[in-house]
Amino acid sequence: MNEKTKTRSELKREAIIEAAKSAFKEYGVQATSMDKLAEIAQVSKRTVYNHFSSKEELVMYLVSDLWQKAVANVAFDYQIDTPLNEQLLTWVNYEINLICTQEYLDLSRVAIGHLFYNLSALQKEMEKLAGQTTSLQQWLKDANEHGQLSIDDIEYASFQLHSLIEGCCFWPQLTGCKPLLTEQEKKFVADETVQMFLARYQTTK
Amino acid sequence: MNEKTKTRSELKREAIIEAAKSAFKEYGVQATSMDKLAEIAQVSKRTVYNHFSSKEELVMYLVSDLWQKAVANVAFDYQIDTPLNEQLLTWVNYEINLICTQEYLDLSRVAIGHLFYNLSALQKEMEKLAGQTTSLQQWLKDANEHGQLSIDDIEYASFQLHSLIEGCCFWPQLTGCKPLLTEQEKKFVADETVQMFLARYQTTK
DNA sequence: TTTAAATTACACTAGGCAGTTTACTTAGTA
DNA sequence: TACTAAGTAAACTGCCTAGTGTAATTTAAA
Repeated sequence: MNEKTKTRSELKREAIIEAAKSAFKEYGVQATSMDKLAEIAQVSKRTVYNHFSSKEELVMYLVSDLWQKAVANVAFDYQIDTPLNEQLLTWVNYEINLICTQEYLDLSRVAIGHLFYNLSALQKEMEKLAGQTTSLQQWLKDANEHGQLSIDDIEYASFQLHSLIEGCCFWPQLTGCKPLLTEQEKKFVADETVQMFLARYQTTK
Repeated sequence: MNEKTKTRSELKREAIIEAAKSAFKEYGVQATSMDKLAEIAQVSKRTVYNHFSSKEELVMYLVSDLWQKAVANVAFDYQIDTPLNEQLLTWVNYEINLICTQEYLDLSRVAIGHLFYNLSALQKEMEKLAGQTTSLQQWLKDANEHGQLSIDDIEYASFQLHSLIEGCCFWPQLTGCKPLLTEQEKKFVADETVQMFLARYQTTK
């Protein structure tokens, strides 16, 4: 049992983190008081403050940590012997499946809701996320150099790809206007996205 | 002088609305107290409450009214004798110029920031906005019927177009990650958007 | 069994905010 | 000029929240 090795302090800390996660998701940061949080975590308020010196520290710990986890980078390398649309579809599917998660959406909502009037902090977090773009950009570059794509502005093209995906799978859900995509809808979006992108940039042999 | 005809009461009301607009934009709804607002408007707090029975009423008045104003619908009709890319570019430019306004962004930030944890209200406001999609959809339909475009799912295609634009001109700016686009950048985005869209859907004669 | 660190309950500080009440003043109008 | 509708200042209610101080209790380990 790994559980047994945890000290009481560690267990309490985890309870606090779990409670914060679920409460922030459900009510938002603003509407979750530290008293309420302590109650949910079954822990005294003083203990919360022993682990996190302020509410802000707790929030930022969660946002940074969880967002980072959610976006663990995957390798995505250009393969000369696999059809282009197949490779791209793989990437798009991966991206959709990441973004179309209740977990990811909830978290983004917490972060954005909280950081909306602290734009510099929001900006910093977003930049961390932007880092993961590179593996796609490298792929585009490689495909470009092999003459399979014809892209002038790789950064912009990768942005377009993200826009096509996020415009369907992220922003509408984030603002609560649409429900999570079904598997069927995901497939549709993935196919259409790849088709549009390649229609624009694939070279005609 | 139109000003002279305004009663004192009307002048006060306008002062309140102006103050609310600017304060909400600058600090957000949450961080603007009614005391502060009254002070900015140079009006007693009681007067604020005489005009708007609650803070919420004031907020919703502004959000509805101003957002509505910002999105006054324009006619956009299919013309058989004008090149397709030119027509589409006109629409895209119009859309970009609407969305890329400080006014529109500020307002959206107020609305979204305020309504983030009141998703059903946010949803309602967003739906009002969605109404204006129709003129684009009608255009797509007409172009489709004239055999100039080949679109199966018109609603989705119009969504893609919006995504391509908003992914560049709205969301990054809303979250404070990027500055407003320059005229040059707007032009670039408009051209690229039209090109990608037509690469996907324009029929090859 | 002793010890030290962590946890707890709970009272408390200090401040913020929405909205109300009251007694008084101003401005336009009949 | 007198009346009335509106505005004003300032104190006040009632509620909520972040964060602290402390004395007593629990826990785990030496």
